[in-house]
Amino acid sequence: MSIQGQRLVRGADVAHAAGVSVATVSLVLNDRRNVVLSERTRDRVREAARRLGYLPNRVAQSLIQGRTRTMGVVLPSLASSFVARIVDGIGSAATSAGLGLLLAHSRHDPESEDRQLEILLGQRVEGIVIVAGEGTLPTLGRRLDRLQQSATPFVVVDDDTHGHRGDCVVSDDLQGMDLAVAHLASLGHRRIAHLGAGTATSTARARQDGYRAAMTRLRLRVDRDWIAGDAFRSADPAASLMCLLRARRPPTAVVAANDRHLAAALPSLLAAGVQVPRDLSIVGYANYDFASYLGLTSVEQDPELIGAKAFERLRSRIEEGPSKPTRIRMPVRLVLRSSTQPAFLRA
Amino acid sequence: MSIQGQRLVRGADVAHAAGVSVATVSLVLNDRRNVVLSERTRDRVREAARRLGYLPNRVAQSLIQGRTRTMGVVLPSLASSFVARIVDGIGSAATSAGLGLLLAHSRHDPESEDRQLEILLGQRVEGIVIVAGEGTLPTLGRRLDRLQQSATPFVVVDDDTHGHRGDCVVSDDLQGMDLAVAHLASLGHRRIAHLGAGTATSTARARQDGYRAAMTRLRLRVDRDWIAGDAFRSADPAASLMCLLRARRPPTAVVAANDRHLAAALPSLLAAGVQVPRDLSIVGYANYDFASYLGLTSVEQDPELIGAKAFERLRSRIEEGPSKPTRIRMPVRLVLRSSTQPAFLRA
DNA sequence: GCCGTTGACTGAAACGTTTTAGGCAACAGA
DNA sequence: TCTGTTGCCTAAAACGTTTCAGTCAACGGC
Repeated sequence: MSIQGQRLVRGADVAHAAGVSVATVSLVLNDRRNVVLSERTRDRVREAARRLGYLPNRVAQSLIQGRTRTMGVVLPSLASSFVARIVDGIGSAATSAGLGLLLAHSRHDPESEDRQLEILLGQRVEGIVIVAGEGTLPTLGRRLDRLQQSATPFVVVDDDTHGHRGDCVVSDDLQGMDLAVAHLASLGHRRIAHLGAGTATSTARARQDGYRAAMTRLRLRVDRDWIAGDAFRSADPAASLMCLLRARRPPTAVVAANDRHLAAALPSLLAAGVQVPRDLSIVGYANYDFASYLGLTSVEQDPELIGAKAFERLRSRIEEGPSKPTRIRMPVRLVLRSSTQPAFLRA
Repeated sequence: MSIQGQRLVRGADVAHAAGVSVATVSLVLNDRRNVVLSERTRDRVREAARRLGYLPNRVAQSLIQGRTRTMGVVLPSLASSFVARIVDGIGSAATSAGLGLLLAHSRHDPESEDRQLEILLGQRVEGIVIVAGEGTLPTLGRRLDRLQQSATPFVVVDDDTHGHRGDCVVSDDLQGMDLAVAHLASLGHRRIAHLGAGTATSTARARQDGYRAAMTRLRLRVDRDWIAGDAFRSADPAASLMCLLRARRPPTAVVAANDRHLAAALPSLLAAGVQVPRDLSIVGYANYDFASYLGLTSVEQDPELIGAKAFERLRSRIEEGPSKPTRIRMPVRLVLRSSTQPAFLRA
């Protein structure tokens, strides 16, 4: 194998230099202690290897050993900091484990994601983490089919639609929504509405379910028109939010399924003369970077931990072989800021 | 090669099913048109391959062809959105080119980065993009030595300290600073100071140089105490900024080397009763997500494009072999927001 | 001097491809 | 019938490792 035409040092070169066979070189460098080798030979080989700058070819190793020590990650894009931080967690875990990480970028395109997946499978990665993306979600099923057909262990992150078919790691949206609603309720709010993020993703649906469950648990009534933006891919969060405020019994607080939606809706809120939190308490979700600058109370996930957990799950799945799929829900926490205040302080 | 103990389909299996030799399978599937094969045989092979779900083993392909069709990326962490977006650009380009991307995560640790680099080299990646990180910068040189010794093409991103030894892609900090200073000057500001980001990174130094150059070009005097935070890794941007305001001739505007530093310093500015932009116009650098929420005028880079460019450079370096290193500076643009106003409007 | 044992190393197969020289029919022309 | 020629396909080597059965010398015991 060569790079730039220049032939790289092979085991045979080291063997020649040390006056031994290639087998011996391999034995020495992999420190196989069960086979007897004299200290003198070991030293000679190590010295020759060092002198020649010998680095064993992992491609050949993979081929003969039947394992690549590499994991694959499929993702739509790294533009979202949530995804990037998940991959950060995966990468960090991979580094600790001494495993390689092969990235497959679908750019939100299902066809492209299929192709990238084939590359990963061709490369014989030992396991695959799929980070769900809205654009590629509808066809996720066929890729899982492909993975199961090829018997490659996988874990899906940030979507549990296919949780019955394989492992997945998601953040605990029910808990998150419960924290958010309970916080508002503890401030005396009773009329709490939900600004959803559509029903296209399992997270968006889970958050909506979580909102309902929390309201029920706290014995708070949910008006029919208190759930906004539940259309497929709610186009305009601002319009949805303004719609909420024109409800028959207008809410005094809103929990959103996503910081971004909320942030996008803020300007029109202010334009309509609605002051936060005086007239309306709001709670976001995801705790994006900008939430702290907006003073937005938000449910915080831990993407790095989600990634690390997914990696860990994948490793034990590889070790232990097929078994019942597990659905892992990672805990979240509520970060209090200035966008919420007691209901009795309202104007 | 097997995954989960289950033997995968090999070319030999397809050959057997189609009643031909392995050679023929390879010839058909790679569509070698220079060798004559009957249409009937081609169809039989393709059909058998499809039926058995045959996916050629890229590991074996790499070994025999002497090329892996894979690039490596070395980075400190994906927690920074700037780095994540650069990697996004690289990944997107790799996807287009049909190349694999192997990620090496150093977690800001030089030793770890060395180890990861060895993994990439062992894997025989065809080229490596190194995304510079402050923690691993001091020892970057020895890694470049290693790369040159192994004759692996590389490109360094976001640092040009070693620009004489190899290709690098950075954003044009001189231009960025010139834009920022010129904008303030056009608003009538004459006393413009610089909040630096230390001198540890070549970007921080370049921005400081850019500030000086711009001031000189516009024939504006720079007071000795107008450059703050130029100590190694300026610990406290807030203190540095307040220090600037206590200068003998206090500036009416500040250009920062980094949005983050500026954002971190804002609270103490407000606490001191300094209003932006009434008392002080400020310009940031990097245009982070939060800049728009702060209404911060900022110099915007294009990390995705930087990544794409680095990838492209690497590819042509691989094609064309060794030649003079090139230092690529990517253009930036100024995003105007509400943190700057004409000097004559000052209180 | 013969036999068994131990210690030190090696030969060769194997992994799954690609590549190229060449084999072998079939057929045409002499 | 012999001799090319053409069309189609294959055998075998090669890539750079790892692994294990096996070789070979030295040595000790009798």
